[in-house]
Amino acid sequence: MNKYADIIVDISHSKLDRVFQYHVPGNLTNKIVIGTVVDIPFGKGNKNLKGYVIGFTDKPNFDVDKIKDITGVASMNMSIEAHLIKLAVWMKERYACTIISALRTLIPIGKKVNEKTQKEIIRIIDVDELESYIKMWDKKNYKALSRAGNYLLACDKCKQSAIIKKTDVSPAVILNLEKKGIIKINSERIYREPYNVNNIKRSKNKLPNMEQQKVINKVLSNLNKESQVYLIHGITGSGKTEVYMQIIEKVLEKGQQAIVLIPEIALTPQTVRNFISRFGNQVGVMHSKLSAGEKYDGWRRARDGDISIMIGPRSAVFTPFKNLGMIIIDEEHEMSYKSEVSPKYHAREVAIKRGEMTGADVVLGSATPSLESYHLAKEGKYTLLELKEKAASTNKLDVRVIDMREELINGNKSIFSDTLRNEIQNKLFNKEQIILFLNRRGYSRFVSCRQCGYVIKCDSCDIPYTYHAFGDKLICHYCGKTINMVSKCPSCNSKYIKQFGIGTEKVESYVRKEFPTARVLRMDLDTTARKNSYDTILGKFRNGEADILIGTQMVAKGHDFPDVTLVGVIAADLSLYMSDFRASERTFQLLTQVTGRAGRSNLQGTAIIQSYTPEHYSITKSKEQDYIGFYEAEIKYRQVMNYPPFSNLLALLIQSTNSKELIKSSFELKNDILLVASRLGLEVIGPSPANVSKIKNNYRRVILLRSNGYKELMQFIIRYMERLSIKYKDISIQMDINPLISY
DNA sequence: AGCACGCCGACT
DNA sequence: GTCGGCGTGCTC
Repeated sequence: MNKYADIIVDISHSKLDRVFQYHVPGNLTNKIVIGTVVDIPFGKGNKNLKGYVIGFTDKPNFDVDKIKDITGVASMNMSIEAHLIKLAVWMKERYACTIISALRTLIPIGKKVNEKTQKEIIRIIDVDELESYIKMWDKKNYKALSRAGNYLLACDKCKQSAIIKKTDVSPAVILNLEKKGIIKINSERIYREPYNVNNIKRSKNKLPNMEQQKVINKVLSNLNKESQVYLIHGITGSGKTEVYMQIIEKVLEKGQQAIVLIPEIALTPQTVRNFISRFGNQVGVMHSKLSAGEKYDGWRRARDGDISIMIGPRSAVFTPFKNLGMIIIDEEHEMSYKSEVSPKYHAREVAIKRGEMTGADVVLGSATPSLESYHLAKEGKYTLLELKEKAASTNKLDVRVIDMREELINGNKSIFSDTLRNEIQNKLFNKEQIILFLNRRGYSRFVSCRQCGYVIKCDSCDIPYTYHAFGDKLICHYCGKTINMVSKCPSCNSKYIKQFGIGTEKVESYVRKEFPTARVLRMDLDTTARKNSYDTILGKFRNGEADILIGTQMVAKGHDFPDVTLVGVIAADLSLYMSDFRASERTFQLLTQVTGRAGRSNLQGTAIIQSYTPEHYSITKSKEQDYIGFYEAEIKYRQVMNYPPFSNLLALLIQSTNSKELIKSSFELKNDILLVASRLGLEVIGPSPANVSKIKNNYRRVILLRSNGYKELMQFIIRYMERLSIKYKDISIQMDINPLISY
């Protein structure tokens, strides 16, 4: 009997994202299983392509005479577990991507192939020459060539896909241009530096305290049974890493493997070091800076059983272990677990799905769990485990909140409250270290009253208005509603109402002015742009080469600074009043994290939070270090406003270089969506200007779709989005399902 | 995505 | 008639 294979062809295009059937020649029947990557002839020219075997059949549903033979098994033996193929199919349904793009995310070699096919167009003749070409084409009425030529006048370099879409020419035109010697088609590949694992001393298990032991026992009691999801809510310093390691030790003893996800290697070198020192060469490290080849090596070592633990960022969730027993996601609330490129998957969702498929358990850990996870834990979908005690005996952190409105009344117009200024002076005198934190990232500027703290918000969205200097307007970035800027506070009539906007750079200049003898370092996107500058700054600070470290949220992450005894939050309100319904959650997480940096010393640690709205629950609850209290308040808000986890959102980011066209099209698009939205029970919000309404001459607007069910949202995408993006091909439309960032 | 086929306007 | 641009349709 003849055997045929269902194959997904390695071309990322929605038209080709379906099964093609090939004949399995007799000599290959034993070598090909589900998950094998094979070479196949494809198309008229029988082009040699890679294909992924996803199933078999005896009776193909295609004309048998037209079915071709599989050429052979792909040279780099990259077959994957069958369940990973199923995971790719699931990702297609969950994230509305092509199966092949999901498979490419799963298999490192796909990335290489992807880069190769990503063709770059470079104009190789000068402008004058091209202009004379265009003149000739216009005379001959060669419209497509002329359009492409004019596009190339403006930019001498672009992606092939971009020029085809923007100028609406066919690929034949591009080839023609190359034949004429006007352009060169390049495939750009970037190689990165390998990760350097230092010589790390081996360490042994620490004796867990009672609380840790309880958590460990609970997780271990269910090993090898049906997949479970645990949420460990453990305060900073409660020793979550030790718990993870002891769980994994038992998983390995059973002959199974484990995946450990961390937000970003660069931000958590300590965790990586801990794992390597405990498990030595059983650990593989994935890293975004690894080259395609190095990633492939790590991936293959996992598949071949050379390593048993993979530690890495979100993509490590796909590590092809044969007998996966455990997936751990540390700092599960972190945004970096969501991919910002298609497929825009969330590693937590993928991990739980993969657990379901393989029987592996999933452990989520955080001091400040995401609302989504804690909500599911409360509903009993996850098992909630708590670590409330500090593992090491450090002093209790003293958190103080300063009401900056009172400072103003008392005549202090500086960015430092008297309390913070005095504490800085104290610590400088005692030669202890200080971190000053200001989360000035993004462009959001809210308008608030310095007298009473009132923040002007949109009444239908409960989102603070964003100040737009152009026209002196206030615009709601959720629904697009626009009002005039006010000159007096609507609440207390004070004239001290204005937009808020200071950055770390400004803080640095104030610090240098007020504390001229202090040695200051600043760490933010501007000062860490250069390679290694991040490590350099951190190293200097840890070595005591500076007294004060000023920084954005990158100073807040899990660094251990044993000599820091004071953390000052310059303006807690900055992250609180961003145009994002998750602003309160972010603020609470950030404040908890950054104030925690003062709690690593043997000396008494102090954190000072300056705020114009100190009564806000994000701030009061983080002062009390009361996550549950925060959760209770925030979940009520989400329910009342019908935001996630009570609803699902689809963000449509629409972009164009022509702002008038963009506005017109975005309203037309909204009307088109409205025609079908009600049938699926979708609510349409916007269009409104994006948070950053213009990037690199691209104007950006956003339409939000809200649905109670996830299915309806997916149905909308599957049924209508392709048609809509064809109709609106002049503007770019990007989708993000349940986005974590606000566009 | 990428290839070939074939239509159709332009030009020898 | 022929040349060549350019849209269209198909890929197991």
